[in-house]
Amino acid sequence: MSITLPLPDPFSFELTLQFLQRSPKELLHRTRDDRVIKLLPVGKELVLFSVKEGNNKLIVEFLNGDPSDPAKAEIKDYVREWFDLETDLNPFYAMGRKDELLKSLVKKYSGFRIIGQPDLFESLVWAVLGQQINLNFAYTLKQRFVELFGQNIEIDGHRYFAFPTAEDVTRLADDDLLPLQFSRQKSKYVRLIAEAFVGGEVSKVKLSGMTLQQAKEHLIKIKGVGNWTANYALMKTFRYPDAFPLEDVALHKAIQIGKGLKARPSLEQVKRIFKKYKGWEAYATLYLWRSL
DNA sequence: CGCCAGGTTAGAG
DNA sequence: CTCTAACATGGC
Repeated sequence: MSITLPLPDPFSFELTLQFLQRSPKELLHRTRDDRVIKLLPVGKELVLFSVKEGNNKLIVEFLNGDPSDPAKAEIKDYVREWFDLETDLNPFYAMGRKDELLKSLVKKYSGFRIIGQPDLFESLVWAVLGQQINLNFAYTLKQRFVELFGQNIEIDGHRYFAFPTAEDVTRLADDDLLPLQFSRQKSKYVRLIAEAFVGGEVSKVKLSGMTLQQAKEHLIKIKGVGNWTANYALMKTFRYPDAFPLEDVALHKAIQIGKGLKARPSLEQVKRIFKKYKGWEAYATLYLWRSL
């Protein structure tokens, strides 16, 4: 009833759990003691599993019965992607130790990996929810959205939620979303993304294998997905090492504080700084975000 | 009250 | 091509 995954070095499960706990409004997983619990639809199965660390491995335990072998394999892949177990961080640290802005961060957050969003639809919708509003309010919107439209099961007095499917979201209208305090814009964008998935214009399979530039151009065809959103999703779902949201306000703030600038850096300044991080832009962004 | 939040679009110049 | 208003609401 459990499977294990070998851990790369360095890997910090503690920093991972901290990150997963950053909002009490998060319904897509629950952290308890030293583990994280998540519900994931796999084919027709709804699998509830927990992940903890032990013996230099990640231990995945199944909590609602024994899933089929294909489902188990898929969960294993999901966890590997979720916690970015394949990346060798050592070159990033070697580079970061020599960089004024990153020096203290790579030391402080050693073993912290990009917590991915293996589900592309979830990643895009989440990015749209986060557009132009504070993160806390974005979590409120997501909480309401998942609570109302996501599949869920109750086990031992706890309810676990999965992210709503694209198909379900295409059936929604302004009347469903505006009461959750979505703006008309967000309501429309979320539905357009869902339609792009259901219509087959966009899918994870379709984008995998594309170059970063190709994938970005493909995503930006969806109305509501701009440069920032596309880069965010490509970073969190596909882990292009050089995908990062150049225009991101939080990133600018982190650079301003880190470098002690009087004002936010210009886009040109950010570009110049990130030139030094070539091949590790996504990780540099993650660590700068974390510094806030 | 004013200003800013992990932006994007449409429209004007 | 670049610049701007509109979008809507929470938090300080």
